Amino acid sequence: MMLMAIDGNSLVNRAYYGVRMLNAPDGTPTNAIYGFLAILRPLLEEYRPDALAVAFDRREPTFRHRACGFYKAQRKPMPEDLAVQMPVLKELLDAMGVARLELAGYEADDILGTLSARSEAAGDRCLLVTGDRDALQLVDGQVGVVHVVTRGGKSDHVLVTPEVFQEEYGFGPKYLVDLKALMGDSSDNIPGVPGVGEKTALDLVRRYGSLDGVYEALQDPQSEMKESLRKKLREGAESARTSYWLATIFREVPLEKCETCASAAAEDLRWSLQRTPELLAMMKRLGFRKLIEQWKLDQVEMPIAGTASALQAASPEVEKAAYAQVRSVEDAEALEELLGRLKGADWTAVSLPDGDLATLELCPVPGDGTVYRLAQMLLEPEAFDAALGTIFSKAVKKSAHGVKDLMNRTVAAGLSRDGFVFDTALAGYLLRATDSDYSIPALSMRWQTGEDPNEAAQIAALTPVLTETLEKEGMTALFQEIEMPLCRVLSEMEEKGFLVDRAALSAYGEGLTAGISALEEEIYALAGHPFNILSPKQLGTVLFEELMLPAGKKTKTGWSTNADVLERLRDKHAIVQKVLDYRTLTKLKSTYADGLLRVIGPDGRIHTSFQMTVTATGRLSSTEPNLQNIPVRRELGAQIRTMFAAPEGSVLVDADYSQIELRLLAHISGDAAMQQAFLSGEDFHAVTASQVFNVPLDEVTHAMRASAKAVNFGIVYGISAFSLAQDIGVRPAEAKAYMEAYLNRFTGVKSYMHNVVEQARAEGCVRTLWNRRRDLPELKSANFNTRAFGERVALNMPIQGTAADIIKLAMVRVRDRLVTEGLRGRLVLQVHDELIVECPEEEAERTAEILREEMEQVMTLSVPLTVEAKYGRTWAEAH
DNA sequence: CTATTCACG
DNA sequence: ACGTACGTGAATAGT
Repeated sequence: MMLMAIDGNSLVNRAYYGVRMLNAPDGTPTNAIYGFLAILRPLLEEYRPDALAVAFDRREPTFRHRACGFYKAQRKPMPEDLAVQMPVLKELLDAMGVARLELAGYEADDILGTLSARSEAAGDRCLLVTGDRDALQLVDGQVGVVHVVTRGGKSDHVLVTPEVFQEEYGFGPKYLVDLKALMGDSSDNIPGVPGVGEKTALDLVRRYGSLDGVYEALQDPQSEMKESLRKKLREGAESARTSYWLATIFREVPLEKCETCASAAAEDLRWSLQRTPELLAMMKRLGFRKLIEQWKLDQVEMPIAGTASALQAASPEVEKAAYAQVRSVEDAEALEELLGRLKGADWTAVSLPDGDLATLELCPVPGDGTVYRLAQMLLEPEAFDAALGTIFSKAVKKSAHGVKDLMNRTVAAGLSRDGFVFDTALAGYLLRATDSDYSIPALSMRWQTGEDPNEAAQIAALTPVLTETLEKEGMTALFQEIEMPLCRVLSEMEEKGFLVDRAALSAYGEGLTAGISALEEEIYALAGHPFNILSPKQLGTVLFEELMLPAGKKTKTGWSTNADVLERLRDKHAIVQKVLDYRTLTKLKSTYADGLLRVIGPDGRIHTSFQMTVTATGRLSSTEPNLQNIPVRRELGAQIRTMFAAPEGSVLVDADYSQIELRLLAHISGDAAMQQAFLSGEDFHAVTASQVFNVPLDEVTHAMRASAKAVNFGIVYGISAFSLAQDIGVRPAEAKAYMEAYLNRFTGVKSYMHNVVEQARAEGCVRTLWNRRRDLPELKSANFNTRAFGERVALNMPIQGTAADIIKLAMVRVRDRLVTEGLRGRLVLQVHDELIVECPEEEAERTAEILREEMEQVMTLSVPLTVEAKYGRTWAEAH
C-alpha cells in the first residue's frame, strides 16, 4: 500500500507561476489548474500510488498565528486570477474522485505530516508531493518527498529519500528544522538567528548535530566558535527557539474533523482514474484537450476509435480541429510500414514526447499526416535499436524542435548527429529574435498552424511555414549556412567540455573563505555590530543612517550601494573599501569557486550549454554554468583562468578578434577616416584620441587614449554625453565636446547613426550584414525613454549582431577545417569574439594558423579583420 | 517571484 | 522636460 499525499497549495502555486497564460473557452483563467494536472500526471505514472489525497491550506489563522503574531504576518494575498481557480480545481479533484483534505487552523504541510505519520504507524509507504523544501523534514524510511522544482521554466521532480537528504545536507532530515531555526526563512517570516545565514547554519548543524547541540557548544568555552558568532547566537537564542517551533510540521492534525473528506484512513483514500462523463465534461469545459487525450478520458464514450474522431463526435466546438492520427508502432509489420514511409518522404518531423529516446514520434512529409509513435518498451530491443539507427542516419532528413539538444541525446545514445535539416525553434527565433517563448505551442499560435496537441504534427506543420517566411525575409542563407550547421558544432563543444583543475579551484575557494571571514570581522567592528553585508538594505542602513555617509543614487527600493556609489565613498570611511573587497571575494567564492566546483563532471570537465535562441542580437549565451563571464579584468579573479586547462600533452589555442565591433562600425558606416585608421595598422584608440583632441599621434597621452576608448565604446552603444561623462568622470559639457569633436572627425559615423535610425523607423526593424533581423517596436513608442532606447538598439544591433554572424560562421569553418585536415583539435568555448580550441601540443602551431585564417577570411570587409591567436597550457596563458 | 549586484564581451 | 550605454547569467536578499 502506498499513499501519495500532495500539498495542493504548494503545487498550485508552482503551476500558476510555471504556466504563463491559459484560458478556458469561456475566458476564465485555467493556467494553475492545467499546470497542477501537468505536474501530477507524470508523478502518477511514475510512482503509481494506491491511494491519493490532496491537502489545502485554509484562510483561517493557524495555531502558529495564534501563538506567534508575526508568523506569515505579511503574507501576500493570492493573486486574483489564481484565487478564482482554486474552487474550480477543487471541483475538478472531486470529479476525479480524489480525496481533498483541509482543516481550519492547520496548513497543508501539517496535514501531510499527519498522513505520513499515520502511514508509517500502519506500516504503509507514503510519498509527499510538494514544492516546499520544509516538507523534507518529514523524510524517513517509509516516507519519501517528491520535491517539485522548476528548472528552466519546466517542471521537474526529485525523489528525496533519507540518503539523498543526508548527501545534500550532511545531516539527517529531521534536523532540517534545526537548520531553519538558525537561518530563518524570510518567505515564512521565520526570523532564525539574526546575522546567521545559510552557510553558517549548515556548518553549525553539521558540526554540532542539532540546535540543542549548538547551544550546548556555546556554553563550552573550549568549542571553536568566533566571538562574533557566539554573540549572535546568544542574542538570537529566543528567536531560534521560536523559529524551531514555527518550522516544525505538526503531525497530529485531527483529520477526522475534516469536512471535505469522509475518512482519511489510507484504505478510504484508495484511488484510480475513473473515466466518468462528468469528468470528461468538466475537462472539456476547461478546454484541456491535451489532457483528455493523454488520460484517454473520452474512452468512456468511444472506447476503440481514434482520439480525433472521438473528440469530434463528442464535442462540437473542437470539430474544426482535425488532429493527426497517432499510430503506435508495436510490431515488425508496423515498423516496416514506418520505414517505408520514411524512405518515401522528403523529410520527417521528429519529436521526443517524453524528453528522451525511449519514445519517438515521427511525422513523414509528404504523407497522410499520420504520426508514428515508437516506444522502446513496445518493441524488440534489436528492432528498436535498428529503427533508431535508420531514423538518425544522414539519409533520413529530419526537422526537429531544438536540434542541438536532440543531437546531444542521439550522440549520447551512440547515434549520429546527421540528417537534421530544420529546427523550428531556431527558425522561430531568427524570425522574431526578441520573443521570449519559442515553445511549440507558442510558435503554432504565432504562425497559425492549428492546435494539434501532437508535437511532431506541429513540427510538420510549422516547418514549411517557417521555411517560406525565412526565404521571404532573405534569411535562408543565415539559417542554412550559419545557424543549422552551428547546431552540430555547439553540440560537439558541449559534449567535449572544458577541463578544470578541481584541486586548484578548491584550494582557491578555501583561500577566499579565509579572506571573507577576516573582512567580515573587520566590517562588523567598524559598524559596531554584525549585519548581513550582502543585503543592500542592511548595508544601506549601516552606511547612510548609522555612519551618516552621504547617500548617492537611489534605486526604486532604497539607496544604491553598488560599486560605483561605494567607490565615491571610499575615502570617507574605512568600512567602504572593506565592503567592496568583501563583495569581490564573496562573488568569486559563490559564483566561481563553489559554483564551478558544483558542475565539474565525473570526467573532470565542465560542460556548459550554449543557448542559440536567447539574445536579441544573435549572440550565443552560455548557461549552467555560464563560461562566458569567467573573470579576467582583475588579477584575483583572473587566477580562475589558470584552472581552465588542457590535459597533459595538449594545449589550449585561444584566438580573438581585435576590436571587431569598431571594425564593423567602420565598415558598415562607410566612414573613410575610420577605415583609414584601421588600414594604417596603428593603435586605433590612440588614433581616435589624436583625431578628437587634435594632437599628433605621438603626443597622445594615456588619459587621452582612455577617454577616446570610452568614446569609441560609447558610440557603438549609442551613448549620450551624460553617460559618457559618468563613465570617464568628466563634466557632461566636456563629454559633449568630445563627442562632437569625434563625430566631426568621423562624419560617416555621424550620418550612419542618423540613417540607421531613420531606416529602422521606416521598416520597423534593423538587420545585420547576414540579414539577421531584430524588430524595433520601441521606435514607435509614445514614451521618450522607450524611443531613445529603440534608437540606441538600432545603432548597436547591426554591429553586435554582425559580429555574432561572423564568429558563428567562423566556428563552422574552423570545425570543418580541423576535421577535414585530420587534426585532433576541437573547439571547447566561444566568448563572443574569442574561440578556444583544445589540441595536442604538436598540432598547436597548425591549429593556431587555421583559427587565424578561418576567422580572418570569413568575410571580406573594407577593413581587415585581425585575429590574435596564442596557445598555452591554461586559459590564462593562452589569452 | 523581483530587485540588486557584479562577472563577462 | 524627460533620464541617461548594448548584450548576457548567476547569486543573494527580500517580497
